[in-house]
Amino acid sequence: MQWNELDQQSCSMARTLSVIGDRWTLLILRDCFLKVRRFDEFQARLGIGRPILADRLQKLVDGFVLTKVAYQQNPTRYEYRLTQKGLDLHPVIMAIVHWGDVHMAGRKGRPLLHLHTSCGHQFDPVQVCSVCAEVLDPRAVQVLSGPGAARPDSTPSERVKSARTARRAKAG
Amino acid sequence: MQWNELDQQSCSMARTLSVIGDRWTLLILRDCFLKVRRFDEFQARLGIGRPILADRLQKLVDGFVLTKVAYQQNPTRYEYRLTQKGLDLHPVIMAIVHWGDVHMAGRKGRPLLHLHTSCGHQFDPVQVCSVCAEVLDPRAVQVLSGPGAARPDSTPSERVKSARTARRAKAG
DNA sequence: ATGCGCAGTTCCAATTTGGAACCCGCGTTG
DNA sequence: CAACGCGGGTTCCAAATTGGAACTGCGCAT
Repeated sequence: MQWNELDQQSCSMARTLSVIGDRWTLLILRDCFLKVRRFDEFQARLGIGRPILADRLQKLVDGFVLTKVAYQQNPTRYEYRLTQKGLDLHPVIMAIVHWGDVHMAGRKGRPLLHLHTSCGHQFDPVQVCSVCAEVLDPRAVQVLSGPGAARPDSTPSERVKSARTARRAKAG
Repeated sequence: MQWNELDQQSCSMARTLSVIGDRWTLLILRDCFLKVRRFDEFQARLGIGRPILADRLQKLVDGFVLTKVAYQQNPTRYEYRLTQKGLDLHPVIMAIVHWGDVHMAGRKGRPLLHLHTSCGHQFDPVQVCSVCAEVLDPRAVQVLSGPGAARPDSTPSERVKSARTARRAKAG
């Protein structure tokens, strides 16, 4: 499977990763949530190569995660802002950061804290069930195939298996 | 910034990405949550190259996200299972899948549905504040620097800026 | 007219990936 | 007992991606 085939797959994770599943993209998005908006600022904060940064920003714009908004004329310059689709990635970012806080923090503790301005407290993100509001336990979640599930022909696994079989047949 | 410098950074996101921020790693983990445990099964389902799969599994084991458990002797064969640290990635996976369900589903709807066995309903994951249990709105979250924040010397941005300055000085 | 800030693009070298083939231990089959 | 197949990798090379430095282009300030 090539990287660009990912969005063809009938898996929401694979499709999401075709947009955000890149080395740099999530770091760019983290900075977007921290109000970073301009090319050079991203470049300086991340230490990313300029060509790759240009490419990733373009892909995020193409994917409607960011939009370019003119912030001055003569010459016209743009800044990058999260769309609603981009803002909806907030839980993803928070979940990743929280895991890092719990499992990867150094001796000195976590580098950033989150303050919930609605309640005024420092908090952690918690994932709950949209129906019963209970905290989600992985063991209490069953996965069922939905209406958009794979067409029965040619899943990746079948393609690989038949390739193997073909090789063996050829070899023997 | 090289990929292997990521875990040095004082940012929980960067540190997390040093473990899971790879093209394939999240897809491997998705399959782990779907009870896939063996090399060939990962390989067949994902269509990933065998060398890369071997490398990623090894890195996940090194990072204590997966463990190898012997499931037979003669020859001894191992399967890969999530550790507690790995199980803790469940919210990350769910958040990503949910975003894909909302923003990337095809005409036919979402490929997978989630059933909460505790309450018996099909559900979506929702992120709430650990203190007040309100649904989190990105605009209601403030970020503060914590005890593990960057030492004042040599942030990535400063390194890049001084590199730029140095180049200019050299050029001029 | 010269330099500067910003937002990129071009170019080449160094890494990383993809894919096929090969290897190894062991149990089974002929 | 030789060949075969399975599970789980490793080796090797070609192709794609990345990193890094330098260059471009625009208009304003000097």
